[in-house]
Amino acid sequence: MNKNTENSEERAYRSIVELILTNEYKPGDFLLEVELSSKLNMSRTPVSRALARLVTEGFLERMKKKGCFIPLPTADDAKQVFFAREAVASYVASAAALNATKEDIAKLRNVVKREKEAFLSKNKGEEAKLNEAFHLGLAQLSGNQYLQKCCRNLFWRSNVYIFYFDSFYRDAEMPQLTPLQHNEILDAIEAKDSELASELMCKHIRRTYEMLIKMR
Amino acid sequence: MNKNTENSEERAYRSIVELILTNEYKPGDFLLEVELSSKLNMSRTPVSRALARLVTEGFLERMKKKGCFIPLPTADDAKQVFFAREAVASYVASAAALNATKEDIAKLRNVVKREKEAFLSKNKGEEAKLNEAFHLGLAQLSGNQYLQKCCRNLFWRSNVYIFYFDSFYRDAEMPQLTPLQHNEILDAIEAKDSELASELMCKHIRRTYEMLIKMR
DNA sequence: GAATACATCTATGAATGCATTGAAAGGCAG
DNA sequence: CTGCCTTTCAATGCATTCATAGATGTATTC
Repeated sequence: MNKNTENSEERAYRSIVELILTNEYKPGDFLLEVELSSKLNMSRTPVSRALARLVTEGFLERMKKKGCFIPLPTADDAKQVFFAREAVASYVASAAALNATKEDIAKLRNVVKREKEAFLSKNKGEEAKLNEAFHLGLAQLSGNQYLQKCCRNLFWRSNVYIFYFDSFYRDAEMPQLTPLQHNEILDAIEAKDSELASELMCKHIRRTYEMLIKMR
Repeated sequence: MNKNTENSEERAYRSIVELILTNEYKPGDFLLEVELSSKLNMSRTPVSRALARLVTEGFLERMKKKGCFIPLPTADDAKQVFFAREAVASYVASAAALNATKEDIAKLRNVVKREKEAFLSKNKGEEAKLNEAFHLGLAQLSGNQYLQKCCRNLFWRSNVYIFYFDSFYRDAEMPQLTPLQHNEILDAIEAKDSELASELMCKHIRRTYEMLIKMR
């Protein structure tokens, strides 16, 4: 039944994340084990384990006998998510400034370049992927697996908001600012100015947050 | 067989954490599903799920077909853990300074007072519990569930080191300093000085780390 | 007409058996 | 004696089955 070497739980996990990030399931929707297992052509077990993982990562919530669901965005939760992201990502940026090699930076420059292109061609799926690549790439450069893990969880969690406000987001000034800010952060990292990198990252995330709450 | 209300996975989870924090299993030891399930009088399923959770939380590591094990302390890993803790806990402290009520502070003062007593009576188990109560209590006061979760995971992970160096730790100057530093942090929080609270927390964690590496 | 007790339905929780797989030991050939 | 190959075993992965909890609807009684 399975076709490759990757185990079922991992495939279930990726598939579910994909289903959420592509907005096939929306905030408030229940992700039922039986439904997903038939959709993904596997038994309940790996699906159930993948869901459990997503819950402990804070990406989904669980109600006792109702199932797992994508949390409904609330003002307070958004504040918490973005505040936490600020905390972690600013440290990540500062650590990255100390560790990054020229090749690392070149790779991320390329990501940012493709972000600009994706923006111009209005390919928002690509844009989202590249944004993720930038932030998680930076997390990797921090050389700290714990910060990296936190960063990834918080990033995904915050993505719920990005998608929720997607219709607004499109027309806002943010998408064009994003690659510019990303490049500024890379400048600071290239100059090994960890203070500045940290500060710019903080501001970058705060701006995203402030844009979101203006839209409510 | 079960005593109800709390599900088996949760009991398995707590039991395993307890087994690790009480040093019944040591770094490098494998935690096997069958072994644990017979020890805890339950089937493999809840044990397996609890182990998976501990792995995603970074508390345990997993080798392909060997099992989950308590990661061996390394200098690099210790650095990562404590650096990440600094990042998160300093933000937590600063947030707590903004949110804490008089009752919250009074509760934590009491924890610190009992820490001093535990130190004087050389009750190191109690000391560890109270230290946890202080740090996780503060995390709760941050009002940020995401920071709280990160904080808890990192705290537990760092505890592996505290226990690993326990024999040294005992004779070091740290244990007597801990309650004093905790009180200083509470002073800053009481004064609603979030900058200072953040800085003191940062230093507090860094001092613990520096003491540990000196002992290697 | 309202409230309560009970049945039923749905979704997860848990246990068990079989499949898979990686590692290590032991045998065989060079 | 050594290196490779095969066999075996121990440990998890996955599926199936059975159990159970919570929610909802319904009927009966006051």
